Amino acid sequence: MATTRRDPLTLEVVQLIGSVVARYYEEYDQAAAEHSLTGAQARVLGLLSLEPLPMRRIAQKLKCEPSNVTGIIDRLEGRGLVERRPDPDDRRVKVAAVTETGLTTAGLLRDSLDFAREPLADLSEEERRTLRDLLKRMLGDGSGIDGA
Amino acid sequence: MATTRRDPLTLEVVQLIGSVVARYYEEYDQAAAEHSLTGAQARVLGLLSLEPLPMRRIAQKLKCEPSNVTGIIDRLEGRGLVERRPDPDDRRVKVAAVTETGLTTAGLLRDSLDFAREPLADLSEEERRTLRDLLKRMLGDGSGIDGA
DNA sequence: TATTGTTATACTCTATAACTATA
DNA sequence: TATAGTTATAGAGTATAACAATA
Repeated sequence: MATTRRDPLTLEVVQLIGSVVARYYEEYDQAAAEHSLTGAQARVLGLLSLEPLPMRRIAQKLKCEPSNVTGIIDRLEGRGLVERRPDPDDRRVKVAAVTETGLTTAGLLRDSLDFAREPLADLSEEERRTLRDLLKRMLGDGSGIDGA
Repeated sequence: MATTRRDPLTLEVVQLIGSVVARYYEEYDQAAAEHSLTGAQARVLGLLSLEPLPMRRIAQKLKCEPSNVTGIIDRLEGRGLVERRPDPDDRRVKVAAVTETGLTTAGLLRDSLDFAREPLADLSEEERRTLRDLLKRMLGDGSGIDGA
């Protein structure tokens, strides 16, 4: 394995992935900033635009402590992008959901990101298919990243 | 363009790249934490392990304000991993350089990261070559995204 | 006057621990 | 007793503005 890890080709791919990661983050934060959102706020808004979630679930998705979610939701709520709703089945639970404004903002954000990722358009369909398959293999059997 | 951006295959690739980015960051921060370093500290230590740099240059590499570098270097210096040296040619400049201990830590960190990226070993040499070429095309000539 | 690094300030994200209100 | 969310606290990264030393 060490042999495989250290060969020049592998190192080059690793470096390229590093570049992709750097650019992804840079553009993500820039897109968020254009809507006066931090990266974390944009991520949560994106999550909630798919479905409302209890505070606890948001923390799990973000892989952070639940106490942090309070502040992030506070700030999104303060700007009218998100609201807290009671859970009828368990009065301890608060469900965060995007407002109409929040949904619009999330859509704009997604568009900005799609635009930023446009470089993929330079690849032919077959190349994109190849890239997809290689990335899938690289990520393994999907034992879970975003973990649904 | 919009057609290319919106087709299911492209969206799938975009999502996969998102997963790669998420895993990369997760493992990077974890490797850093194993050496009691934050992500930013690990990044700076890695940079300085290649060559000493003036404070200003570090800020440029990190794409952050120079004032932030002061604190990061303070903390690395406080742990004996980095030291500030005067620049003989310009007495305003302070050059940050890794100590011997810092160099060792940077090496261990690099090894952890290589290990974390081992999934690449599942790909054949030809596949890695293909992946390299596709990533290169995706990243373009570095002139930017907007088709600049 | 311009530049380098720093300090001071404020905000956000982060983890930990203690608290509340439910269950 | 256990769980969901919050609060309190502290540390770190970030940007902005003002400052000292040097150019």
